[in-house]
Amino acid sequence: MAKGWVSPLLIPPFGTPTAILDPDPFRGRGFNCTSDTNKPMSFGAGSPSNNEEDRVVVNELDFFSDERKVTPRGDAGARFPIEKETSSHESDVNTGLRLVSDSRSEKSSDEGRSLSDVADKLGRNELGHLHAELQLMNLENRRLKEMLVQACNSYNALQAHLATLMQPQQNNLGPTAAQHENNVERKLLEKKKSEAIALKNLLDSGDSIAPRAQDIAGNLLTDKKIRDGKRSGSPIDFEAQDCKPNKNARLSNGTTVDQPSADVTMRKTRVSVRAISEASMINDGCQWRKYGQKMAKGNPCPRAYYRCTMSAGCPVRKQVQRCQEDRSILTTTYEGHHNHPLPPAAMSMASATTAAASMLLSRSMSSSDSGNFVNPNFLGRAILPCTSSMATISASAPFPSVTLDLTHSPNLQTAQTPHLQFPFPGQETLIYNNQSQFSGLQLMSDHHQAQPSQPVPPVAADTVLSAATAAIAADPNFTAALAAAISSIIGGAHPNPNSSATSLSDPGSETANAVFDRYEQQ
DNA sequence: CGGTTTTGACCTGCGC
DNA sequence: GCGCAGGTCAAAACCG
Repeated sequence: MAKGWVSPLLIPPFGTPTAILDPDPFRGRGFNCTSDTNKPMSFGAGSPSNNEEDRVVVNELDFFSDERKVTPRGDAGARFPIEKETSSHESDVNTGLRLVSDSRSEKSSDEGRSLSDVADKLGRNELGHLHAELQLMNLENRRLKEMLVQACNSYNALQAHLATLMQPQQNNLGPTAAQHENNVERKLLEKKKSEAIALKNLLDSGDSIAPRAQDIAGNLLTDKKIRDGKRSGSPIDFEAQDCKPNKNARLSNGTTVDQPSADVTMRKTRVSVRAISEASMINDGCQWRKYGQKMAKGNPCPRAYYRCTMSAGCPVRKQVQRCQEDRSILTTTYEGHHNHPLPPAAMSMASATTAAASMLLSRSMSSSDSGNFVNPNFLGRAILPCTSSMATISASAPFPSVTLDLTHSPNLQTAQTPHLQFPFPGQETLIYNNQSQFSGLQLMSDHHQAQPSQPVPPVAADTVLSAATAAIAADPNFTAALAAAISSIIGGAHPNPNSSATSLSDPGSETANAVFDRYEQQ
């Protein structure tokens, strides 16, 4: 019995690195930096002044630049590495400082000259520090990103290797074969664990921009914890025959085999897509075979069970059920990841659900780790870029789920400016305005504008769904950004001590804003 | 004839 | 232990 539902794609065990490690995390907003001492440093980017408050901040920067472990300032020559540099921006800042000090010089020209010199120096120092910090952090982010990509690749390679090892042996699994399989999996888990530990150690070695990556490394370790622990009092077993997610399924020799952690944890997650459709099933690009139908309690509409038939032994399944309140709404829930290449059409849906599932898992695991899980019935909602879409994240028992809701009456007239909304306290509307990624929706938009009185026919609604899903997923940057944004919002509900230094009241919104700000600029 | 759908039986987990 | 509900199996029916 499949007890968890995952997005239908080969899913790395952690979120997309590009979403988490931002090459330029401070663009477009205030510069927040946290030292190991948890003491904040806040700057209005590029707007230094010489008032008393800012002077204090500048002094803090000087102070912490020596204390922080983040920024290696080993050589003496790098103490103020950019002090000698000149740029138009710097000149402007210095000019501004001089203007202010000039006004003061009305009282005393000597004093004014002195103030001007001090402000001039402070401005240069500050800019130099900021620039140096940014460069170093960018380098560091790049390094961490590469490490994560490497870990992802390593994981995928191992997973593929395990799959190939399992496949030919599944039909004739004797005791020896089962032992071999156990050994392979054990090695896989050990390697993954050592990777995670290495990564975590490296990150622990002293970085202030590392908490995100530490989260990921922590997730890898949590992965192992979950795997080692008992779920519902019994190990997670897989039927060797076709990798069926049957709990307590046994190998032919009666032994049980632990599923690799990624599968176990991902199976804990469901990714649902709600869409308006008259068809019995939305076209997600995959081939499915119905293997069961059941009347669910409280819903007169039967629930259909489908299995992916694009590859023998593909463990991906999905449930399709109509909404009781509105029969035109079709809810499709995905589980598992494909063990075969997907056609482009299927990649769209798969990518979207993958991002959602990865995001959810990444956050839920790190949250549960800290024992500080957010509201178990409601983690967050986000309106997806197709304007009418909403992602509902729920951690309610027995497993967390992500619902991509594409059913809200599409206001296609506004589809040309799709945006994201985060209905949280202190929420901010985030504009996603990459029109090239929404060509399908815009076609529908044009159609709708041309015939505003005509409702979108059911078939067109499916097209909208496909276009929306494709638009969401076609751009890996956006799915990554979505994952990071929602993840950051969820993270905002249980503040990390290290992030308490942020200068914004809502760290989640701030980070999400930055993520999408950045995405917009790409 | 091979693949898919239908449908009743079966299995499992969970709550009482 | 029992009943319920969700999920899966597998034989029969169906279809192209």
